Amino acid sequence: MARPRQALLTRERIVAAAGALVDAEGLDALSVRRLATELGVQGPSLYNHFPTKADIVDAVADAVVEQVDLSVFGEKPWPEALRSWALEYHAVLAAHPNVVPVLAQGPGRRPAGLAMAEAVFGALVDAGWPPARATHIGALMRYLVTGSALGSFALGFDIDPELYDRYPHLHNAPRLAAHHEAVDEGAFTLGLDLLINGLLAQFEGTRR
Amino acid sequence: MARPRQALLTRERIVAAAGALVDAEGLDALSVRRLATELGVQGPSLYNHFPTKADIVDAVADAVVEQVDLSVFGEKPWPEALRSWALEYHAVLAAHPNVVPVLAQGPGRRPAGLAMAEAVFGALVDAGWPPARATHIGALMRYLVTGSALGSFALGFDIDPELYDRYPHLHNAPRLAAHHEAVDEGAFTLGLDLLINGLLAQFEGTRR
DNA sequence: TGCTTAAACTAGCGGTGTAAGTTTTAACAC
DNA sequence: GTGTTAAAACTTACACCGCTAGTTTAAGCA
Repeated sequence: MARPRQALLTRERIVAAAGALVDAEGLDALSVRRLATELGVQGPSLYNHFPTKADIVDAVADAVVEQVDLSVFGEKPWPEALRSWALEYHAVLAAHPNVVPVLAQGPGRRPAGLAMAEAVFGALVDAGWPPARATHIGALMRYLVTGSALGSFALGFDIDPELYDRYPHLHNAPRLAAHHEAVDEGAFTLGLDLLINGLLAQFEGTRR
Repeated sequence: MARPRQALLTRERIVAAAGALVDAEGLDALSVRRLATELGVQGPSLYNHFPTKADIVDAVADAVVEQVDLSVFGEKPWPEALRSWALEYHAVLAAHPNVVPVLAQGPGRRPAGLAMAEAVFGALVDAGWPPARATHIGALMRYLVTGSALGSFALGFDIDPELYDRYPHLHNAPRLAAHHEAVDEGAFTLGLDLLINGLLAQFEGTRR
């Protein structure tokens, strides 16, 4: 085949297929040849649309971030906005856990990532937080959201019961896996509540 | 060469060289052949000492966790212990940022990782926290520590100034890189203080 | 109609993890 | 002492990886 009458590939089709593959089988399963096969094409053809594989991965990651609604920041006071944004971001990442390692590296040059940083940071500064403090808060939120999405805490323990003979307090660790969603969710919302309540107290303390 | 009179490799030597390589050049630079070359040996020889490459990486990760001192948990009340442990864990990871992606997957079967979980969880339960809540707190601490160590927030932004023409609030983002240590440190300690103070308030609230 | 560019192809380079089988040495049983 | 077994290095090889280079043909435009 040479150039086809109708292009077989578009950036959108490539990103969609790559995202599906990453969601289904993980980042390691995403190889150029494998992705190309899935698209009915030979490996190097993808390089007509993306300069490197890393750019494909970046596009997949940004497509995930794009799903996060940022309109709350214009509509609600900062504590509620921060809270509902964090919950939604968390939910989006929970639906696409395999891309989290990419997002944890920061926005880089990804448009949706930058737009999100702009919205969060802007809302905090506009609300009256000093820019340096707003930066800390933004960083902290990313730590919590990506840290919790990167790997389930509850699934991080091997389920071999014998392993825990020498760790008496952890004897129930293998059973964590059965409730991993509730455990991870509970830890995340605990952290979110503590952080936002604490920030609110700090904010009001400096105001009066 | 066949079998040498004195073994060229030991697990310790392999782990040390692998750790140095990962620290210096990152996880991706650790390949079996490269590591073997560094040890003056051919690639497959390593498989006489480790079943897979993943086991080498695990050993490197556990050696890092082993550096974290857990004795505070027997010596101080839980809030101070939690705080100083988190600070030290954070410092250790900051010294070995390239292994954090491995640790973020949880302890798995790694002895030092399990010993640390045992110490943290045990201290919380012994102090009177309900086990379910202690699990949440342990998870939360891992989220914060690994989330903050996984990728610098301040270094996560591209330093090309033109990129920020459309993100007015972020116009100082390229300058974050210059103070990234202070920014990341500030965000982490802010989060740690908020979490521990909040937990302390909760703890005392349920006691009286 | 002719030229340029786009989008597919094939071939191939240097790298990856690791399986298989070989050789020599060390350690141990008789 | 000698024979056997296991350990620890080796070489070879497989199937895969990201990516480059060069080729072919069709589309779009002057």
